Amino acid sequence: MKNIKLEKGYIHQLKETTKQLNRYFQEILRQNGVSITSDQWELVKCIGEQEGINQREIAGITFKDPASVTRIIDILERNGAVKRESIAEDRRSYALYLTNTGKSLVRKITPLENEITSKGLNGIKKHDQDKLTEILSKIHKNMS
Amino acid sequence: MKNIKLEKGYIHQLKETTKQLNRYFQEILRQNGVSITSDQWELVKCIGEQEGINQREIAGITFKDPASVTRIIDILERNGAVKRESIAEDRRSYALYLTNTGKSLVRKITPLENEITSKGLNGIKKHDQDKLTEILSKIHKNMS
DNA sequence: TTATATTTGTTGATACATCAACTATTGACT
DNA sequence: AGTCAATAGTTGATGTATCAACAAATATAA
Repeated sequence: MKNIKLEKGYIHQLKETTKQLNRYFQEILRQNGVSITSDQWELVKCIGEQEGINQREIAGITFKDPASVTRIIDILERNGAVKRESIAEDRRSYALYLTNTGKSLVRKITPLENEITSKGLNGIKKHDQDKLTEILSKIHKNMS
Repeated sequence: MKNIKLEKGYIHQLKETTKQLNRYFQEILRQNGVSITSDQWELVKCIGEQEGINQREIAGITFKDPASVTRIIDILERNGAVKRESIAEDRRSYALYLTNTGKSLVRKITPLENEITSKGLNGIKKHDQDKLTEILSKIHKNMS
């Protein structure tokens, strides 16, 4: 009668919940005819909030490997959502911008994401939501 | 002065913490000269706890796609940690067992994993730990 | 200025996640 | 028995994670 999932430990549960969130996100996007992955969306959102940002900064914010950022930006650029622009001050890096396609993605996906985010918190009191972020932040710090 | 991470929302934070846990796990294994990924370890542990289990059951327990299980078992078998054994009752599936190599992996990694698990919970009260599993479980259910 | 170190980004190799298509086997139904 | 559906596992295609090696540009220091 016990919940097996709880006994497998919080690490497994964290992974499982994260996977479930990703799967749900993809499912909702598919239902709405949007074809983009959750990782690509992270970057689009990031660039939308801070136009001209470079890849190193994105890697920091999204907690992704620079190599992953390179390849995700490649795809987004190929699909016409993002563009790299050379910068005079530092010819090693690019300034990243959303195209109109990218901006319309933001308009389409943002409300869906908000729905998903609040659906996930359904039945969880504000106090517990704060507790969650607090605990996760401690775990993260413990692993640094 | 505010914590930017918290403002990015719990979903991003969940992903980030999960990634950090995986990175830390890999780091510890590397320091101890063990060469196995955290996903491979999940399966080894799973088989160790339930010898003769099949891939479908592992997929359920680990929340992995059957295709992923196939490939991870392929690697584990190639590396001599696991063996597939044909079964008479159902010729579609295999019974999975740990080899001696696999069992020694369990002996080596289990204490490391316990250390990591408790290190992650450092400074988090028992009550909050329970809160964490409770909240994660709610989020998971909300996405089903 | 020149030599050296650091930074930004890319590429290759390997592993995992997801989805779709597929095989082989078993189960269910008439 | 014979048909059809469901199940267990595999494979291919594409995307992401991680690590190492690398090029190009910039920063630092002698």
